[in-house]
Amino acid sequence: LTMLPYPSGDLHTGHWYTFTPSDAGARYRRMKGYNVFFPIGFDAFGLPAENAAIKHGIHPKQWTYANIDRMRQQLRKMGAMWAWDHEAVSCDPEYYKWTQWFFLKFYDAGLAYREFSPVDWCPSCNTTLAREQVWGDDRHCERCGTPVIKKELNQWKFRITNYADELIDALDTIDWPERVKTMQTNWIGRSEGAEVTFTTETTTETGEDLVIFTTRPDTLWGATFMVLAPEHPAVEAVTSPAQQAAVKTYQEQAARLDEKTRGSADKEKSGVFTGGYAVNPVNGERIPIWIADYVMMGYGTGAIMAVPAHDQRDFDFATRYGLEIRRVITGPDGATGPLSEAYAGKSDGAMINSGQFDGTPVDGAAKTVTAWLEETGRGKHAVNYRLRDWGISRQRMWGAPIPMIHCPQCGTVPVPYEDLPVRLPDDAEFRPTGESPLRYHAGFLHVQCPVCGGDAERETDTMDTFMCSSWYPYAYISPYWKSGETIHADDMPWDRESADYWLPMDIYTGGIEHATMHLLYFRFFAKALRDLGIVNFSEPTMRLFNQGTILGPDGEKMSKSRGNVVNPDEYVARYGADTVRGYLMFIGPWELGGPWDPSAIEGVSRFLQRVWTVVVDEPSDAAGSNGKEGADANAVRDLERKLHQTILKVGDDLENFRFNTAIAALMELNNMLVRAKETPLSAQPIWQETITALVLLMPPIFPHISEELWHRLGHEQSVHLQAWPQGDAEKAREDEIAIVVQVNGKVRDKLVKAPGAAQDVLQREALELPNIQKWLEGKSVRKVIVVPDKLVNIVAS
RNA sequence: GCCGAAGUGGCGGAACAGGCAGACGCGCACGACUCAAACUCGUGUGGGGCAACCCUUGUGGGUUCGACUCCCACCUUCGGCACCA
Repeated sequence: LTMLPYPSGDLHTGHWYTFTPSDAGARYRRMKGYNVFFPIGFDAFGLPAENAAIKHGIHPKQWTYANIDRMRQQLRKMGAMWAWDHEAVSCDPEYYKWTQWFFLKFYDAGLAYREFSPVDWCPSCNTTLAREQVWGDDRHCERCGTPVIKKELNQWKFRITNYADELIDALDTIDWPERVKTMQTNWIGRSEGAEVTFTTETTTETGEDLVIFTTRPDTLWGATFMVLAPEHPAVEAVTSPAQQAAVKTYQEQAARLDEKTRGSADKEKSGVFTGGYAVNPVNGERIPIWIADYVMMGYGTGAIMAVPAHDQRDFDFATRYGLEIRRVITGPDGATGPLSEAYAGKSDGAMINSGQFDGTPVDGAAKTVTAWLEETGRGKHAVNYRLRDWGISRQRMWGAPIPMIHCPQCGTVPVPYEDLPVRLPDDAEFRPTGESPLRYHAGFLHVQCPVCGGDAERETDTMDTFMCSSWYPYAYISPYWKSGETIHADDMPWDRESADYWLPMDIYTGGIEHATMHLLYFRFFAKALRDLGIVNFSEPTMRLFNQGTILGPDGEKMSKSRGNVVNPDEYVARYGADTVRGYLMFIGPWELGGPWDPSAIEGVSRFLQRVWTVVVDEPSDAAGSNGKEGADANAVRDLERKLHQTILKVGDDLENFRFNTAIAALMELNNMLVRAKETPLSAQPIWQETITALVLLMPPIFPHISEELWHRLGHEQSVHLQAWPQGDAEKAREDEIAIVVQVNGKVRDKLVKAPGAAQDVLQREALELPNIQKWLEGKSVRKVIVVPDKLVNIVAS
């Protein structure tokens, strides 16, 4: 499977680069005898449709379906083997009926919840964005580039964090590119450490307990102050009357600052003293409590102990405000030098100034201290994640409605499964107002509460489109399952028997840009469905392959503004789809991408022309008249060998998506045939055998020309239904090998031998070569290395 | 700053369980065909040298009989993350 396209309305070179190699892989596997399911569909909800609709004044639905029609036509030009009869379109009510069904299942299972929380908001698109949709240092909207702002909204979220550990650990069980695994691991951002409870000295009788999170409990004795996030709920309680005004001013200032300023590491740290003090539970020390915006409420507990001697940020802060800096860990050589990585951990130093822990080696100290914290009730082992729960609410109309109802009597209640789908009205206002457009559609908004029957309102937010794309591969198996039927909570969302047969999928291809978005949600979804008993696997795809990006001829990303967009249709018209397919696969490794070179496509075009000539044109009389007896046995053997080498090489390359070298191998074989055509070889049986095999090696990459050639060779059935040729390793083997003879590592001569020559024979013959003798003159042989079938290296001095 | 990937002819790229660096293609040069051009076909094409030979896979070290390939340090480029405690 290849990640499904968004129906933007125009098929560009990138689509060709994404889909045609994937098709070649599918076609190859079909010829190898596998039962191959290669479906396609459209990820049809989303912002671009609304943006275009607003711009052109037409309904997103109209725009989207027109684009899908157009793209289907364009996609067909690629000549891919898609199972069009299993196509699924995510904006179809019979599709999103199930998207909503999944939402309800998640809600029932406690995986979906609603929370009032700050969200990233794009003021231009007038919608919330997922964290993954906010890009760059300036935190801009992935779609329109406008810097995002913070807004407090009631949001539906999925508890993806429940699966944080499994999402990391299960990466070991799947064959995915290492870089994607790394990106996901970093994105989830698991940190292990401890939560430690500090008590406060305040005007209140009992004092406030403040819990901090640290990854370095072994540095607890070095804490010289504490920092709370400005919005930490305990700030008010710990602030002394004298500091109240200053604290309030700082809080207001921090609240006004946007994420960009607040989140930038190079900004000079600022903060203010609360006037309150906390007691360090490990040594009873009284340390001042500050608030500072370099501590975020959203991570850990929103409170830290500051250890300036061993943390750069705390060090910067302490330096600015003149706070104490005290070392509790020595360096590798026992020295207590200035702040440096030697003291940051993983050194072979030891703890100092830390009471009974003095002398504990730094390596493992965090564990030792944590155990002691737990024993003595001072703290506990804790894990924190960078990953947040997945916010799926969107204040947009072109998405699957969230199937919930807000009733003044009963609260928030789910739409009964039997009432699905909650349909999008076709006549809704689509111009964004900042509130969900569906709020202004009376017919949609007003509904009877399914519990009490009273007047209620529908949820008017729609779902993030990543929700739709988290289950689409399963939808392909039996698209629009139970279309038009009433569905229930205990239904299966697809045909179970077929799903058991096809799932999980074997190979998934697509761009790396989805590493921490779609590919993470997709994995989460599979695990959630497993726990709901809907699927019996934990990972949606065993193998992932990320293709690279095709660039403009100038080596830059293709964009209209740069004027470097290559229109594939033009090239298809001029050279044909096969040439374009082949050229894209020939550029280089698929995972690398690269610039489109308008002159290089000629090479593939010429290759196909020559294949045509070799297969279709009759050899000249001169070749034929030499007769069968004229053919040299060595020449026959050479061609046979090359043929079998090519079969094995091309098969191996296609198996591993190495299309560039597969094409190079086909070119080599064809070049040999071009040279042989005007020789007696072309009257030999091996000739027919070879051109037949050549035609059978081409369909995955060149589906059209190979079909035509196959028929010209006199066959009736489609070439695509033929079996992949059998490569014979015996026949592919070289009869003679040029064994390199080196003197002191430099090639000086060669020995031509049959494979498997004995080491002592090789050594003797190598030493006897006149050329070698010349190089050995005046030297004595100290050592001879013989690598069978490869080389002889004579070490002499 | 941290994490990841990658640096090979004029260009895209081959070859890495360590064993002839530059497969295949583009481009270029010369030749054939043509009145001429394009197409097509043939030959050549990493650099230096008349030559024997010498040099060459980002830079500098190392391991090895032997390194594009392994190890260490650095440089450059491209991705991702970034005050995450």
